[in-house]
Amino acid sequence: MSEPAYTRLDVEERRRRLLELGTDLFARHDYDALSMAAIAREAGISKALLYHYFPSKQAYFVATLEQKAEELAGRIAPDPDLAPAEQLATSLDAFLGWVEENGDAYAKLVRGAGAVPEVREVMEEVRAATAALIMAGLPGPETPARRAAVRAWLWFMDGAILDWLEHRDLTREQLGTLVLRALEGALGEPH
Amino acid sequence: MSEPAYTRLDVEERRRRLLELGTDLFARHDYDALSMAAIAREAGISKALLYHYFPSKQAYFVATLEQKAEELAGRIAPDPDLAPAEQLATSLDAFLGWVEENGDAYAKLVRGAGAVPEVREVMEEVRAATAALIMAGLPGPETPARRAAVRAWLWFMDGAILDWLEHRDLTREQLGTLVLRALEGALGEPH
DNA sequence: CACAGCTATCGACCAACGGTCAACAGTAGT
DNA sequence: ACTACTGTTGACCGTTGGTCGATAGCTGTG
Repeated sequence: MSEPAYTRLDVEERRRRLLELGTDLFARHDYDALSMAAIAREAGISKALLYHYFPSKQAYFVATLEQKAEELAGRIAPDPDLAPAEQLATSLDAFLGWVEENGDAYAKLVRGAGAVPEVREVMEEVRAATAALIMAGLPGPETPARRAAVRAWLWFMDGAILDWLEHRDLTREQLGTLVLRALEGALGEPH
Repeated sequence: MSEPAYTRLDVEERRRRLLELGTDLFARHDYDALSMAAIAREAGISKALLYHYFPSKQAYFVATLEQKAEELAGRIAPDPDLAPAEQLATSLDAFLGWVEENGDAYAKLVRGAGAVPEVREVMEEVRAATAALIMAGLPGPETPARRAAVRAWLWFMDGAILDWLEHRDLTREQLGTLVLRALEGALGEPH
């Protein structure tokens, strides 16, 4: 006659739901402003259960990020049949398309990265991997100046994206042209 | 016969000491990893006194930053007698010199900016002001593309500086050349 | 249909944090 | 020696991330 005190769910299903909810919540609120108690409340479960599925708040956040990161990686994977310059242009456009869909979350991430050390590590790994990819498509050896140029250019991209999301007064093509010109400038020989 | 329970200090002297200590501690530890209790312990005072001088942890952190920001502003103020291009080169070099001295703290700031909203505001104000300064020295009107280029370039600078501090295999001149070339590329006409 | 075992789930608890407050204790002026 | 001012403190609060033993919902078996 009395309703069950809680609904029992399959482990994978519960985990899937929690990840989905986390992705949504972390995109809308700041990491610090979102308490584990609030997340649990939103999920309709106890805080203890949340900790049963994820060992810490950081780990939970990182797990939601990794999900998105995999999706992103799949979409911007370069086509090996293309010439390096074409690969870069294509992947860049795919990346900007992804940013258009996940802009809020990405902006929050770029702006508030360092708060969680573990997150910073993930981002730096992604940056390093991307830098290596670009480096590989470049003619000539990797000099300190070129390494610095590529790495700094990734920051340029983030800055450009933030400005883009804020003002939205450039087309995706214009933005792509802008960042590519910056890369050429950074890599170009002194004149 | 018994020693005094505490040493009474002049207000300005106490405040000065706390700011100095804060600058040092925040440069060495992450914001989140540094508790107000620990700071008070380090200062040899009670936590309550710390809160008597600064209304919140954020405000305390911002106060230590503003001190450094003023010092920095004084050192990179452009010489109005110079041509815009020379102004930029000179201020840039002065900035890089300052970074060489305060590298650790600056890197921590750039990497972990978003943790404290109030700090992010300060940084965005500084960025906006710097962008306006550069814009003013540029010939021609401010278009959306140019605004985005300058703002993104400031991120490029931060990225380049992080790489520089990490590897230290570029001279200050090489780094200056690199970032200036990137700016030219970002601002240049399509070709 | 009972019942036993597995485990998903919960309520209650803890230490540490940022922050507050009324009361105390140094110090200077008389 | 007393008073008044104020720099300073210990004790306290609500909230947070995180932990733990106990509970209650399923599922397979007799």
